[in-house]
Amino acid sequence: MAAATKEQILDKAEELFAEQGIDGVSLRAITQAAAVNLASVHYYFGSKEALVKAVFARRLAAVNRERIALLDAAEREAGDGPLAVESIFHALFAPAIQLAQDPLRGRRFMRLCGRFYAEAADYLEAVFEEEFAELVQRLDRAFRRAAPHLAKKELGWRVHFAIGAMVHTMMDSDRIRRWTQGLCDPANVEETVNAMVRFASAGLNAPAAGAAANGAAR
Amino acid sequence: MAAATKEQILDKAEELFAEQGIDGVSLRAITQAAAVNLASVHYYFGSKEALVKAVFARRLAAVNRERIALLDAAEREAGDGPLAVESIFHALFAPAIQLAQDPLRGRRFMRLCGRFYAEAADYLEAVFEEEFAELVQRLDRAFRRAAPHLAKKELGWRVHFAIGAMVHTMMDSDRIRRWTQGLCDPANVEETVNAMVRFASAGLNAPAAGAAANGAAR
DNA sequence: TTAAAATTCAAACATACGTTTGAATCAAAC
DNA sequence: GTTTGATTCAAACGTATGTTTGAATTTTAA
Repeated sequence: MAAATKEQILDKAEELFAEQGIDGVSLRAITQAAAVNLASVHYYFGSKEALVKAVFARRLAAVNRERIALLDAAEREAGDGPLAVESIFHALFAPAIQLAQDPLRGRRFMRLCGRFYAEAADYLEAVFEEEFAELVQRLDRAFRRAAPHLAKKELGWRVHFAIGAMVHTMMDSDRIRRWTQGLCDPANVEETVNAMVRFASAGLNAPAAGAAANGAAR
Repeated sequence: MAAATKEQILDKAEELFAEQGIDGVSLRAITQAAAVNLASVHYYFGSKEALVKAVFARRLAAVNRERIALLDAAEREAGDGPLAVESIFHALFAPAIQLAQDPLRGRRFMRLCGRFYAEAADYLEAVFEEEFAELVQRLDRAFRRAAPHLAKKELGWRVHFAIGAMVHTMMDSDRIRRWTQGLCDPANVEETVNAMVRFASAGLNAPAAGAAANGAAR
């Protein structure tokens, strides 16, 4: 059985990319950690770039499929009644954060996703755009239904901010734990997702511009 | 006048780091763009690592000084009365986002900050921690005063999410513009900061756990 | 003007990288 | 058992990187 080599490369690449970033990891480091020959990467993938794409696609496609499934379920459940923004955010956040339950592979992948999002080389941008196209459309439709009172612009900003909260949490499981002396721990998935859903939902439903007191200088 | 070389290196390094990431930019690319000799980097800074730190420190220190000044002003203005969370978030967000008003250097630096935060090599982590130490303390104190009803854990999460919204906006000025067909544009600083402050404040004041309806599947 | 210090320069060094190669090894089929 | 194809392997290739060097040049000061 030889396909094991391919999987071992993917596993170790994912692990090392998450720890040290894409540029920070050499093929030699990957193949050594995976206990396979250096040339195997090119034998199975063709190039480092292709390996990066493969690592990325292997997991993200699954996450986005799950997100859309949760969205389907939420919309079905809502029927003709109102669609709660909480359920949309839950569909968006939970599959990504949920991977953290596996204490090794999960947390690793959270960091990896964040890194992909942040480093996003040009050659990844296309894959990224394609991989998210459907989800973006679905989210747009769902939010417009759940919050029809929001102006398009206001909605755009707030969804963007909510995604920022999510990405930041995915990337940075250590800092929040350190800053709160262990009180807030992304390893606790349910608590994390619930806190995020509450935060994002409240943010999405914030009063419109000019309605709140602004006590800041300037 | 020779110190001009040093500044040119810092300027071009900042520009290129923002565009292509730290690892993606070679000293040759920097020195060529700055029209100085390759060895100048080591003459003035000693190493690439030291150059990165210098680029980082040059601007971030100023931003955090301004943040703390805004915080001082807000607390002075509040006197013995209540301190609005809006003013705290404004102090946190505005100096970082405000740089975007300069259409060239500013946006560049926003991306750069995000990249530093995301790529954060080990050797940067220490600088980062030190550069933010005072601000973190000040924010902690201010938020505890402005939102005394919030449990420590809840507060920790929500401030973390708000920072995520900010970092995400700093890093990613293109995607939000593309996704909203130009409707939301981080180049419009005042609108961006106001939207962020509204979002984060509403998120911070979200109802506590268990109070909101959760209509999601699972 | 001259001596000394600071700065610039072209060239080279050592190393690490992604990639390629061609032979060696293994698995399965006839 | 032999042959065929897939897989592994050690070794090398070419290139790009950060760094160093030592001489040339410019600036500074007496």
